[in-house]
Amino acid sequence: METERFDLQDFLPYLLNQAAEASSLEFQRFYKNRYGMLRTEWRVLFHLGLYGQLTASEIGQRTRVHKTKISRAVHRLTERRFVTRRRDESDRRVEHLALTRQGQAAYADLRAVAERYDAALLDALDPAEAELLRRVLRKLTEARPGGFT
Amino acid sequence: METERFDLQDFLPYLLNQAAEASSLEFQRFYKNRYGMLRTEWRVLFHLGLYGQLTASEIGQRTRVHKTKISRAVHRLTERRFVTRRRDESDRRVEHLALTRQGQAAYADLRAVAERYDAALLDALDPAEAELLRRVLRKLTEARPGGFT
DNA sequence: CGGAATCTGTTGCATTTGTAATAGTTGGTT
DNA sequence: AACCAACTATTACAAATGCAACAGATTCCG
Repeated sequence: METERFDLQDFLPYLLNQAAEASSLEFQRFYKNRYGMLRTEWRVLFHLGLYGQLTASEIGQRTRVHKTKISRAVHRLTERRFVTRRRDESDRRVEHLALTRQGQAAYADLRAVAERYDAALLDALDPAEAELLRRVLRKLTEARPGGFT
Repeated sequence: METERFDLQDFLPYLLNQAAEASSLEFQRFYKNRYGMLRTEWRVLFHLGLYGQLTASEIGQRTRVHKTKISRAVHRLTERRFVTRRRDESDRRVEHLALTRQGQAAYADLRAVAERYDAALLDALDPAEAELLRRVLRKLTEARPGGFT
């Protein structure tokens, strides 16, 4: 059926997706089971935990996640008292988001899990590989290949 | 807000997801715009194109995609005459799937795009990096880290 | 044989997502 | 001031997905 040398197993977007899904799956169980969170909610939680007060659109820029997904994630997180919203008085379109005490507790808990999980993943790699991997992944995240048609 | 050294930008599942999404996005436009396909449909098409006749569950195993997603993707692909189904006579639970002439044409077209797209992505990397990246991604796809709790 | 367990694949229903339209706010221009 | 383009965030509706239940076919074993 196949005459030439193309292989799906070498196609970078496919490989990346497979690795991403595999490596997300087990970690997902934690935020899902312990806190009933979805992926975007987990990301919002972590962004607020790491960077402190942010607006929805700032989170959207950093994560490259669509604003409607952010909006719904924030809605659910406030509903469950993980996040508070505070309207900006000088620009009333904007809301500043921050973690509640409960949100900080969930963040601390999940962050500890994330650190252990990351360490477990990296166990399969040697340190030089790991560093190169991170560098290359960042490069690919930035890169917008053009003119290949 | 942050006292320790954890960074989301170093967390492997996050990095992998960002890179995977970024690198899939532009390629997605092709199978979506030209053939109205979804991601799973594209994957099924490529598996059949590359490996010839397969059953739904074989595709599920190779892609690690859930059987209901495969089932619906196959349904749509047959509806649009990209794929044919043939019941196995010795085990009537099984259906053998294969590309129609039209399916093969779509496959050939998209495969050419994939090759060029892959090459464009790899342009950002040097060959040694690329080879290591593929190797590491395969390793991470296999690895099921346990006992990190 | 006969019944239970297992396998392939599909369907129904609730949940999640994508897309486009919308409300409300601000800043710029005349 | 009055308009209008740009911006933040939400909502509505259709589409896609996850999960559990299901139908049909086969195998296992008493």
